[in-house]
Amino acid sequence: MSKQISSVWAREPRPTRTPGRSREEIVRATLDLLDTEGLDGLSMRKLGARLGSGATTIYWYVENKDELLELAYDHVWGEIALPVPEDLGWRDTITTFAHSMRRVMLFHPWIGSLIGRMPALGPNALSMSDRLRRTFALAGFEGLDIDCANATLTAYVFGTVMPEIAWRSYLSGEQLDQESMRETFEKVAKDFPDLLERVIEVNEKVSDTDTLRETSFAFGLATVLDGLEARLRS
Amino acid sequence: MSKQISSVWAREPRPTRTPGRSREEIVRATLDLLDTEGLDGLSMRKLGARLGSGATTIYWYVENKDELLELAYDHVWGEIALPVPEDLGWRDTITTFAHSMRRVMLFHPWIGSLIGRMPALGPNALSMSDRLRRTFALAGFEGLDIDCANATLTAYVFGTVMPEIAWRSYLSGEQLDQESMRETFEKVAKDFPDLLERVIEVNEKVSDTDTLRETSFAFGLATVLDGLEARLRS
DNA sequence: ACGACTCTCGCACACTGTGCGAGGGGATTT
DNA sequence: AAATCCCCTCGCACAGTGTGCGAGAGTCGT
Repeated sequence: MSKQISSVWAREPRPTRTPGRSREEIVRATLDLLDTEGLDGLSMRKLGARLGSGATTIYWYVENKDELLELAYDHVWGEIALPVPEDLGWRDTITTFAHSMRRVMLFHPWIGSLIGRMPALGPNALSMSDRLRRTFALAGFEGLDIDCANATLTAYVFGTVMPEIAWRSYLSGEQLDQESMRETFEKVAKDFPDLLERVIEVNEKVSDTDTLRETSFAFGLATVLDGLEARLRS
Repeated sequence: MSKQISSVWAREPRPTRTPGRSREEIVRATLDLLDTEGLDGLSMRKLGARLGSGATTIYWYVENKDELLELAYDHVWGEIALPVPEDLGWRDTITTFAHSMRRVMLFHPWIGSLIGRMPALGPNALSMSDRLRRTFALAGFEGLDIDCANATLTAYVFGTVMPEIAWRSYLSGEQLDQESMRETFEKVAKDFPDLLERVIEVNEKVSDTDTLRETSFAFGLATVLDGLEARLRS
C-alpha cells in the first residue's frame, strides 16, 4: 500500500560504486540524440549504439524510457537564465527570464511534446519555480497570489512557444518557398477571407518571420506583466 | 519543386462515391479511442478492430496516422463554445470562451501531446481564430495588435491547461492518497523548503484541488485581460 | 459481358520498448 | 589462493507498432 508517484525524482538513484557508465553520460547522449533527431528519433537501441553499448544496458541506470525523458526534460530547465531579482528589479528579471526560457525551449523543440505529458518535478524545474516565487514575492505579491502570478507567467511562455515549435518543425520538414506556402494557405483558409487576407498581408510585408514572432512574444509578455502590475496595486 | 505542406487540410479529400466507410465515421472512432485509452492507446489495428475492418483499410481514407490525428485534433476545437461578441461584450465573450476551451481540453487530455507537435490548420481551428479576431477587433484593437491579443490569450489558456493535463494524468495513473503524495513531495523538494512548505500548506488547507485550479485559472485570465484592456487605452 | 474504378485486407518488413537470464569482471571474504 | 558475491553488460525473444504492396471483391458505366 501507499504507492509512490512513479518518477525518477521519487526514487533513490543507483548507488553507483565505480561503474563504466553513469547517468550523466547517458543523459548527455540522450540530449544529443533528442536535439539532432527529435523525440521520434530517440530509441533505446540508437542511444545504446551512441554510447557504444547494448540497448538494454541503459536499463541498469534508468527504470524505463520515460524516466530517461524526465531526466532530459529537467536538464533543459537548468539551461534557463534567471537573474537575481534583487539586482535588476522584478520586471526586468522576469522579462529576461521569459526570453531566455523561450530561447532554450526553441533550441530543444522536443520539449514541446513533453510539457503536456509529464509534470516538472526535477531539481532544476523546482529551483526555477523557487526563484520565480522569490522574484514575485519581492515584487510585492503575497500568499497564493505568488503562485498565481508564477503560474500565469509560465503559462504565457509555454503557450506561446509551443505552437511556435509546432510551426517551426512543420515548416522545416520540407523546405517551402513563399509561393507554395501561399498556395497552401489559400486552399486551407478559403472560407475565412479576413484571416487569409491578414496572413498574406503579413507574409508579404514582414520578411523576417523570426523578429515578428519575437515582437509578438514581447507584446504579450508586456501585456501579462502590465496585468500583474495592475493586480499588484489593488 | 514547389512542395506542399503535408497536411490533410492541404489535400483534397477522397471523392467518396458511396463507400462503406467514411472519414467522419473513422474520426468518430478515433476520438472514442483517444478519449478512452489516450494517445498511446490509439493504434491502427485497434482502430480497425473497433470499426470492424482491417487496420490498413483506414489508409484508404487517410494518408497516415498523423493525418488522422490532425482530423481528431481539429474536431476538438470545434467543441469550444465561442459566443457572439456583439451580444456579450468582448470581455465576457473572451472569458466564457477561455473557460470553455479549458474544459474541452481537459476532457480530451491527449490534445496536450499534439499542441507542440502540429499546427492547427483545420477549419474549426481557423474558425475559432477568425471569431476571436472579430472579438478583439470589436474590442478596439487594430492591425497587428488584434493578432497579438489573440496569440496572448490562447497562449495563456494553452500554457495553463497543458501542465494541468500533465498533472492530472500523472496523479490518476496510480490512485494516490494524501499521505503518499506528501511523502513524495518531501523527497523531491527537500532542497527547496519554501516551495515545500507552500505545497504542503496548500494541500492541507485546500481540500478541493479542482476548484483551486479553477480559481487560479480565473486569476490569470483576469490578469491577462486587465493587461489587454490597459493596452487598449493607450 | 467486359473493363474500369472503388474499396478491403492479409502479409511482410523494419522497428519499437523492455523482461529475462546467462555471463564477465572486480572486490571482498574465507 | 580460492571461493563467493555483487555490479554491470548484453543477446535473445516477445508483443506490439506504422505502413507499402499487391491480390482480390464488389459495383458501376458501357
